[in-house]
Amino acid sequence: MHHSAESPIREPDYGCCMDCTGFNLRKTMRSVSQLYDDMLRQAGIRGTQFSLLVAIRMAGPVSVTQLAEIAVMDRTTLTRNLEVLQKQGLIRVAAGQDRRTRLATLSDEGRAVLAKAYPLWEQAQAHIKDSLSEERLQTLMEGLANLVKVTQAR
Amino acid sequence: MHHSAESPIREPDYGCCMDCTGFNLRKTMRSVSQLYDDMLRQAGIRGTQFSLLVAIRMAGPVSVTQLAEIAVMDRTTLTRNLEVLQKQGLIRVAAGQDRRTRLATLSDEGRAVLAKAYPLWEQAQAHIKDSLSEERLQTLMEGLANLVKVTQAR
DNA sequence: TCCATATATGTGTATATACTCCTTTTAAGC
DNA sequence: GCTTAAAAGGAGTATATACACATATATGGA
Repeated sequence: MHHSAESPIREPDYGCCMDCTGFNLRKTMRSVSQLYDDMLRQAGIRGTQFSLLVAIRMAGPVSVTQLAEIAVMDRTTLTRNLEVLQKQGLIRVAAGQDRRTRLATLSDEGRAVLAKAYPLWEQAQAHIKDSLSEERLQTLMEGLANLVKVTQAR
Repeated sequence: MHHSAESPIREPDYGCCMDCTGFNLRKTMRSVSQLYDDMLRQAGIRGTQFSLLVAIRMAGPVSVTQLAEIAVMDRTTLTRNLEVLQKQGLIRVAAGQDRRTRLATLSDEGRAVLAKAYPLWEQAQAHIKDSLSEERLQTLMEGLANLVKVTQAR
């Protein structure tokens, strides 16, 4: 007998997709980023920009490619992000000895904004630390580092 | 005596900023998202779109606000993301009984693309599962859920 | 020296993200 | 029923992200 139950288009059970590591990471990233952004708004910068300013402050005059490796960030993404910081006068970008490279450093204003932003960042970070236990947060950070490792090495 | 060592502008040690939860989440998210995006490219969609298609498939006809809550996503972000899916013909959006609402459902093509994408997603997910231990991944997911909780409840 | 290749970076384009402000529609008092 | 507040959603603008492609400079071998 020929009826519709034959060769049904059996779709998978998509329920397990809610465990998707990527989905959960994006979700969490959005939620957590907003906490930092809210705190840092008072300093006129966002979390992304804060992290970049810190990285530039610590890595001294640093090339785009080097900075991209530090931040595990696509190089072209970084180019656009640096444009914004430069337009805001927070960093300076100049050609290096190797004239292919462009080296980023903080401007005086960048240093000042970073100094103003730091205690605000501390508050956001403390909120996280106080809400989770120190140990759990540590475990979490290690887990994230592992994820980066296994997704970079491919 | 008046010398420059008096009232120095003592900048903080920014080293601890490398432990920033937001920074590490963004970093990890970028790296992991690229794994899923690479796998899903064969189906013509990205990880973000896959997750949305799954959510719409499961939540049936669902309003923008409802979907935004499910995905822990800003409502206006979701509007833009749905526009893309609609333009690609993967979903349909129609007004509900309450004419303020707009309800999203998968189109036939959306269902087909999702079915094609599912095994690709499974591969990416399996890569993560096999690289970390099942237990570690579970702990990590719980940690992420906790982070969402403490950053949403403010 | 000159050329092939590798390296460093930028551009065009598209998606993802979210804040602020605005419009439409419903629901709640009265 | 009318008015007003609440709810749902979109638009303008700006930043964040990354892939494919193009450009400029350096380097190494013939």
